[in-house]
Amino acid sequence: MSIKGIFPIDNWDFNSESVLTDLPEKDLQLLMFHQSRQQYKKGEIIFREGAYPSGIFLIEEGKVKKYKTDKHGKEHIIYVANRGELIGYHAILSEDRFPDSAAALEECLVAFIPREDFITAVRESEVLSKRLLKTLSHEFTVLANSLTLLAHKSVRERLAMQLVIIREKYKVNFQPGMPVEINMGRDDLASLVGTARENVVRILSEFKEEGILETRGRKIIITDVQKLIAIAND
Amino acid sequence: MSIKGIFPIDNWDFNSESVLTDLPEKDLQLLMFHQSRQQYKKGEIIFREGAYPSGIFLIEEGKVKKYKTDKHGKEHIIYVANRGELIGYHAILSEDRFPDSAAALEECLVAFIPREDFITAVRESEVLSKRLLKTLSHEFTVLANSLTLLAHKSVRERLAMQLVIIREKYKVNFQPGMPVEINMGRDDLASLVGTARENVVRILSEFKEEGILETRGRKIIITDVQKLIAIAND
DNA sequence: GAAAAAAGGTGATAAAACTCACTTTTTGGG
DNA sequence: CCCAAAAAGTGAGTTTTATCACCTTTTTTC
Repeated sequence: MSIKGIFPIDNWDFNSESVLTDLPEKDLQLLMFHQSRQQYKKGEIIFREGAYPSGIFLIEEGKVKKYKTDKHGKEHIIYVANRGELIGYHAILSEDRFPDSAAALEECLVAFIPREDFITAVRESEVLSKRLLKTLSHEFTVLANSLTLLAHKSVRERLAMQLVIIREKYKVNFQPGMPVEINMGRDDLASLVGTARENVVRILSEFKEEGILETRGRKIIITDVQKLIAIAND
Repeated sequence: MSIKGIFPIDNWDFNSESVLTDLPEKDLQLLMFHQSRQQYKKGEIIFREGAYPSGIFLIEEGKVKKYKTDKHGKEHIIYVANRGELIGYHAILSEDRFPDSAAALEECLVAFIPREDFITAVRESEVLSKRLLKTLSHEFTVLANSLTLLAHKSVRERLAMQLVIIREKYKVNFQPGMPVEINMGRDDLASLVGTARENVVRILSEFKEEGILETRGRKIIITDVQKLIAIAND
């Protein structure tokens, strides 16, 4: 049974770096032995920053935001994880508590893998541990990039960039050829970009003026990705 | 990297050990087999962003900045690595090019370990690969923290925080009891905080007014760490 | 140890971003 | 299908941050 077989949906998009892609059958079974599925409604919290991890989570359907909340309750989204991605494993590997929280951005189906099974799988499977090393290093790079982005780009440029990135993630929900709709609250978009909602809304209007995108209610349809990329790159 | 997860700066643990601490003798020998030492003068580049990695580096003496340079030549420091730390291994593990550059912040002694030796050591040594997984997860957490910091804190707060962090790193250069001198150019400090030199200088003067620190030329001596921590935490 | 170069420091001004108070539109449950 | 609640969107005023042009001090080099 391939990885595609054990999941509810068949047309998996694995161009993203899923840790589990092509994992040997026996390793996968080790990992999924005591797995249990759970449904999360939009906004529901999957795990909380600072909690001790009892296992890891595999997103089988939907999108999840990873975020941190500061003292004033303001939340900052670090990353949007998509279908096929594994989350919560940093805490287990670093033998520490969750560094961030995770919540469903939309209706989600998530598999829970107990701590012990994950640890066993990492110990037993050379492929998995090598894959994890690679993924972690890669994630690190991506995060380091965001860091410089935040530090040196204007809000306008950052929003442009995040729109491009987010659009890729929403592609998964649509047939090829169909226009991709980004369906994300302005507040979430703002905390992803690292600014206030008002700024996001304003710049979104500017982009609309400039013929870069259209909005249909909360939904955003990007019509000129190239222009956005140009803005993002200065 | 050396900072323990969760937010408030006063429970961060700065003295985490190197990846190599207590590594079994045979693993260490595997790693250090073809090692070669080199001296770097202040400002000299150890490796460049975008280059293909031919090995990794162990800092035996001195401090190294890891940074990225944007299109306009502006540089942003991601991390300051200290004596005992291993750098440049992300690129090898992610099988990609260097995501950032590294340069000596002061006179440095650095050991170069060839790519093949590192790969062999990771494959052969379970301790090393486990240690790397842990370190990487931890580094990820630290970086995620910086990200939220940049996103939600003012320049003043960010500078306060970085001063506290940097001070810890300069401790290794001084005897216990002796006042710790931060000996870092204002430009470097600015690109660590993510702002312009002028702002750093100005806020530094404010801090001096408020009795938080003293300057002796370029050197900064912090006299009231607690106050800085208070500012950093809002 | 003097001259040159590099780094540190200051003030004024412009631009970007944030905040608050408010209106309009969208959404989802009864 | 309607209504209340939530989310989106707008405008004005304030604060923060960036930039420029310049001077002063420190460091380096010969």
